[in-house]
Amino acid sequence: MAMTVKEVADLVGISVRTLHYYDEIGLLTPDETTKSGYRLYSDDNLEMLQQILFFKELGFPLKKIKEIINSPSFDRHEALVLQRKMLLEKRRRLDKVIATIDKTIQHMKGEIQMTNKEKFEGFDFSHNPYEQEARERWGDEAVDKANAKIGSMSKDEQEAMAKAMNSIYQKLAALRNGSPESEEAQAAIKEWYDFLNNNFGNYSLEAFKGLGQMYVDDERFTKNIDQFGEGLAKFMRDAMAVFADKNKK
Amino acid sequence: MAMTVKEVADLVGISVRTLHYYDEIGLLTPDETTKSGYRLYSDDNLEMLQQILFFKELGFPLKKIKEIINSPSFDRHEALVLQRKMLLEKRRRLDKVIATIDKTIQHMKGEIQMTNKEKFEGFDFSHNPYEQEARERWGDEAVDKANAKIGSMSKDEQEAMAKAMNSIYQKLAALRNGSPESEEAQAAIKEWYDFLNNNFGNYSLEAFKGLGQMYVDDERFTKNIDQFGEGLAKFMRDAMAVFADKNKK
DNA sequence: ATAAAGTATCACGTAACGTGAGAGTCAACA
DNA sequence: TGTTGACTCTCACGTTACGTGATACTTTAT
Repeated sequence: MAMTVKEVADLVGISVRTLHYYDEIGLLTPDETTKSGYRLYSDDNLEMLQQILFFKELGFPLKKIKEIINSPSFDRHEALVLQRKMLLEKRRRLDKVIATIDKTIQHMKGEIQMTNKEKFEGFDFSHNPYEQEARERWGDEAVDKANAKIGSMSKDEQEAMAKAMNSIYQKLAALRNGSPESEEAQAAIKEWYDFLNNNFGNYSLEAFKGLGQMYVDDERFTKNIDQFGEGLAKFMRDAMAVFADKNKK
Repeated sequence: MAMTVKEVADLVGISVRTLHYYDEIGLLTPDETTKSGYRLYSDDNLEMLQQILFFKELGFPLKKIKEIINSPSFDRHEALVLQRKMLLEKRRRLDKVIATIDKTIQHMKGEIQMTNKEKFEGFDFSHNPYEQEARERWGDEAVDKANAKIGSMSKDEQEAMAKAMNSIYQKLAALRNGSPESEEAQAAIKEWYDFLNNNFGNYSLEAFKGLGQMYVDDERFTKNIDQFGEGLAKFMRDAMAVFADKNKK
C-alpha cells in the first residue's frame, strides 16, 4: 500500500529528485513518513500525482497546478473531463505539425509550393484555447486570493483551517432541512461569517450576502459545498441573506 | 524577403527574445544584419528555424539540435523523415495518455478496476525510442568531436575551414574518374590528410585509411561526400588506402 | 555483521528563456 | 522638419523544474 520514493519513481517513470522537489514546494506531500524521515506515498498520493502529471502534460506550470488542485472548488471528475478535451486539442495540434512535415517533404522535392506561414503551422505554442477555460474554472481572483493566503500558511495551520471549515459546514449541513432563519442556523452562519472575516479579507454584510448568492450561481462553489449535503449551498445562501439583512438594521 | 525579428516572431509564434537567444548561442544566426545592428532573416534562416522547431517539438535540447544541424552528415530530407516517425510515436504516446484518462474517469465511477501501473500509462518521459536512432545518425563520438572543434571556432574561421574543405573535395571530384594512384590524386589526398591533421586530432596512416573505409561504409558520410560528385566517396577511400600503404613503407 | 542499496538533506549547477532598464533607430504623420 | 510611437539593440539579473554531486544515516540482503 504505502510506497517509497523509488518505488513510486519507477512505477511512474519520473526521478526521485522530482518527488523530493514536489514535496519541497508543497505540491505533493506524502501522507506518511517513517520515524527516520522516509517518505511513504499512499494510493491517494498516487492519484494526486496522476492529476499533476496530466496537467504537466498539458504544459501547466507547477505553481498553477498547485493552485488548481488546492482550490476549494477543485473537482477531480470535472478536471479529468477538461483535461481530456485539452489533450485532444493537443493531438490536433500535433496532427497539424505532422501535416506540415509532410508538406515540407513534398516541397523539398519541388512537388508543391509552400508559403512561409504554412511552414509553421501547428507551432502555436502560446495559445491553448482551453487554458482560459481552466483559468475561469479554477483560477479566478477570489480563489487566487484565498489560495495565496492558504499557501502562505504552515501545514499545521492549513489542517487546522480545513478542520474548522469542515466543522462549520457539517454543522450547517445538519440544519439544512430546517429553516434558514432558525436560531441554530443563524448562529452557525455567524460562525461562518466570523471565520471568513478572521481568515480572509474583511467581508461587509453586503459582500457576505453576495458570496452566498455565488454559492448557487457558480457551480464550482455549489458542487463543493453540496458535497457536505445535497442542497446545502442553497440553504447557506438563504441563511446568509437573512443574516445580512437582519444585522444591517 | 528579409524579415526583422518581430516579423519572424509573429509569423512563427515565438518571442523576439527567443530569436535573440538562438542567435546568442549560435543556433540560428541571421544571414544579414543592417549597419545599425538589426537582424534580418532570410528564407533559408526560416527553413532552418522550422527544422529547429521540429526538433524542439520532439523534446531535443537546443545544444543537441545545434550539434545535429551543424553536423557535416546532416541531411535535411532524412531529418524530416525521421522527425515524422518520431512525431507519430509521440502521437501514439498521447493517445495512451488519453486512454488512461478515459479509464480513470470510468474508474472513478466505479465501473472498472485499475492497477497503479495502469494509472500512469503513457507518461513515459525518459524514453524516446527514436532518440537513440537520432543519436546514431548524427551524434556519434567522432562527429561530436569534430563539431566541438568547429563550434569553438569563430564564424570567420568556420567559413574559412568550409572553404578549404570544399576546395579539396572539388579538386578530388574532378579527378574521380581517373586512377586513385595518379600523381594528382595522391597530391590532393595528401592535402586532405594534412588538412585533417592540422584541424582535427592527429590521424595515423592507419586511422586515415580506416576513415576512408567509413566513407563508403557509413551512409552519412557517403551521402555528404557524394554531393560533390557521384562516386567520390569510393574514389577517396581507394586513394586514401593507396596513400596510407605507400607512405608506410 | 558487513556490504549494497536506498534515503535524507543541503547546496550549487543548468536550460531556455522572461523581464525590465537604458539607449539607439526607423516610418509616418503634423 | 520635427516629433512621436513602434521597433530594435545590448546588458544583466530572475525564474522554473529539476540534475548532480557530497555527505551522512537507514534498511535489506547475504
